[in-house]
Amino acid sequence: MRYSREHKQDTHDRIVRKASVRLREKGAHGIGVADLMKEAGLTHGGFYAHFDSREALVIEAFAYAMDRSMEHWKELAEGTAPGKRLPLMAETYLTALHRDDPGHGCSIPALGAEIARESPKTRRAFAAKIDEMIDMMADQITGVPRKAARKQAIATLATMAGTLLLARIAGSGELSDEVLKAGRDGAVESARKTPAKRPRQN
Amino acid sequence: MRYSREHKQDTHDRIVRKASVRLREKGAHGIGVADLMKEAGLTHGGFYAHFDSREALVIEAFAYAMDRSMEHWKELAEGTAPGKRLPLMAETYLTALHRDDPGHGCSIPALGAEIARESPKTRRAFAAKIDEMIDMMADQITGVPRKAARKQAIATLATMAGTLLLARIAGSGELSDEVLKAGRDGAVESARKTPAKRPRQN
DNA sequence: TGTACATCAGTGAACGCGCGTTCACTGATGTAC
DNA sequence: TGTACATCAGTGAACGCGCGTTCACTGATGTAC
Repeated sequence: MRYSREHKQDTHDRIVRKASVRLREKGAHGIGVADLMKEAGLTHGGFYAHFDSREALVIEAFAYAMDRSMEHWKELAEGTAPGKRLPLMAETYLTALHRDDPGHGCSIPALGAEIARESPKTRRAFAAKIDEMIDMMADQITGVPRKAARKQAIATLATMAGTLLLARIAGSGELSDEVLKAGRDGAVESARKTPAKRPRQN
Repeated sequence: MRYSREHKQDTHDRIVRKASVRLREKGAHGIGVADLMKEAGLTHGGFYAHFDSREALVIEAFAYAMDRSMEHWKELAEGTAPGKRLPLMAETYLTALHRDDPGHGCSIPALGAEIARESPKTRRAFAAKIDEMIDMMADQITGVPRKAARKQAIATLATMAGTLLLARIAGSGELSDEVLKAGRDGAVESARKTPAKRPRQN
């Protein structure tokens, strides 16, 4: 072999890592194969030694980003009392920093809509990671049946992703800050909700 | 003039109407000028008699879609008691029908992420419509200071848009239905929330 | 240990294609007389 | 009322460009002897 045993894997990983940032920044169709390879310090011709197609990289890069997010959140949860984990997640998620740096942030508001329109294979890969993320969040909710924990996790995640999406559309001015703040309070509230508290009628 | 006085405006409107559907279905970059013109029964060459650029059509089509949504919601609100307006909006928004027909649905989950990455001009046009929509929703909340009404409107809208986004990523199976249901309950709850109810600490 | 060979990650030119945009032209209709 | 002309919405070929993908080639390094 031309290069040492792990060289190819290293290169592969570097492409995925760099691509995961740029794709979140520019969208699933917002940057080409040549530019993604340049990010990794390579030329475009070598791309197909690592991936079957551009779409295959998008799937890998997206999965990588979701795994990093979940890892990050698990660490955050470990150092926090069970009842405060979900609210803390919502608070650290809904910051101006996260809003203004999509490249290192959550893939759901950045790539969700585009991926939902991709091939079934791509969409399903995304869906599986969403399911994992819901599970991971539900794991942080104690003393509730699984079904109810997932329900609360979903509602909180939806508010988080929706708020970030709205805040990014709004830019980074007054309106955006208003959105971010309102969404954060809403998400924290949803995250704090004691389960089985609400009767169906009021 | 070759055609009757209102002919050009009619054609222009038809292009915008058809484009607003296809763009929501396929994404802001998912369909070309030639196909959009074909939708309106025309050939691509005539496009620039109506629009300065493709981007100009995207802006118009998006604004049109948002206006139709707001019109629809205002009508819905008129026939409903003030306290039930926002919850009803959330319920009619978060249906399998809406999830499975993005072409005739809300532009925020369908186009938001892409538009947030467009030129400042396009993003600002989108942001202005979001602001209008927040105002429209806040108008339905009575007996609360304006600021608080907008806050509740934003939190509810974020949950609505975020849920639809997640549900579309999830497809249309079991996971998607679970997401839709959890998000709907969360959004309705957020919409029902009596203002100034939550202390900052609990 | 040293040498010849095989491997294959990476290069860069080239491909086919679709896209946004331009432009010379057409021909139905409104308008001037 | 009838006729000649001007207008301009719409047509379709052509443009330049960027993209995903292919492919013949390179050359550094691992391996066989």
